[in-house]
Amino acid sequence: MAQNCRFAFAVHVLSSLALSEDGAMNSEQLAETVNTNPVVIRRLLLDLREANLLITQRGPGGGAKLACPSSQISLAQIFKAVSGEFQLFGEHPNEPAKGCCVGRSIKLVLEDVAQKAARCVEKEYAAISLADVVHQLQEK
Amino acid sequence: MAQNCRFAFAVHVLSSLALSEDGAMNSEQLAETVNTNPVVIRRLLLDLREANLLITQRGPGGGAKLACPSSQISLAQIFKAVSGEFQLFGEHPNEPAKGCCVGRSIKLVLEDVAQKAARCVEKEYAAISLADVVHQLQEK
DNA sequence: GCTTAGGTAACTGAGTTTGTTACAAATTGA
DNA sequence: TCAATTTGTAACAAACTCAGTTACCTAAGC
Repeated sequence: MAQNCRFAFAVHVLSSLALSEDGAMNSEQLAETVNTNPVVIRRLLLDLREANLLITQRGPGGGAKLACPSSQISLAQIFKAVSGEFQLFGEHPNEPAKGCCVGRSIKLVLEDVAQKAARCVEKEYAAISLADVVHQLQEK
Repeated sequence: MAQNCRFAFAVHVLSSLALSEDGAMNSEQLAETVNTNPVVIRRLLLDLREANLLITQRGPGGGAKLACPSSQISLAQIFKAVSGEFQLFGEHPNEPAKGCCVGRSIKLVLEDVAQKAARCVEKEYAAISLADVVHQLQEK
């Protein structure tokens, strides 16, 4: 799995956009709230735009804003947009010994096991919307 | 989460032990079937022993063998033994801006979200035993 | 055409991970 | 007691990932 923080940053960015006054913020403002570099934010925005979660605008007064209401964006969509597929553990990197029956099939079985975890998490995250997150943020 | 392959190696090693004739194999034999270095295997064995999943024995004729029947070892136990807690994505590494309401609480909310995924995967993996894996290996 | 802001390439430094060598410690059996 | 075997462990190397950074190009608005 990804142990990078792109998902965390993405949720932060999208929440900020959802809560901003006119719905738009530029990469410098977003970088400030996340406490990172504007380029890191822009790289993230590209992936989120690719997934049709937000719209970017160049030039003066530009920036990013949500492409749809926060209730229509799920954490599963956000995760996939910035981290690719759900992946809980790293693959078996080596070619296991063909001789024994374990080496012959272990990769297939592990793939199966990985898919079970992925489906389970995806289902869980598909049920949580950005609006839910924003709501929790306002409560705390 | 862990994008390392320790879990994959661990399942491979434990399956090999479960299927071996007298139930015991040394680190060199295990390294051969996994196609890696004996020291990598030994480091893994230490964690698995720590979790009471297997027993190691030094000296001539030594090696490792399962501490209990494969039906009593779950993938959840194996995962925790070698990869620590279930963790799907990396934490927010920076201290977010305190000024805005997002920065103030985003970490708490994300922690909540991460726990939901962790519990969900743990439940899934607790239901799969090493015996199930071995059975699948023999079928394929 | 000047200014602003996103798009993008290239590089750095830190951290992680597997693999490797080397050796100490324990165990067995002669 | 001694020699052989095997785990335990430290130390290091090479590859990889990742966030951060600088610099510059491109597009849009005034």
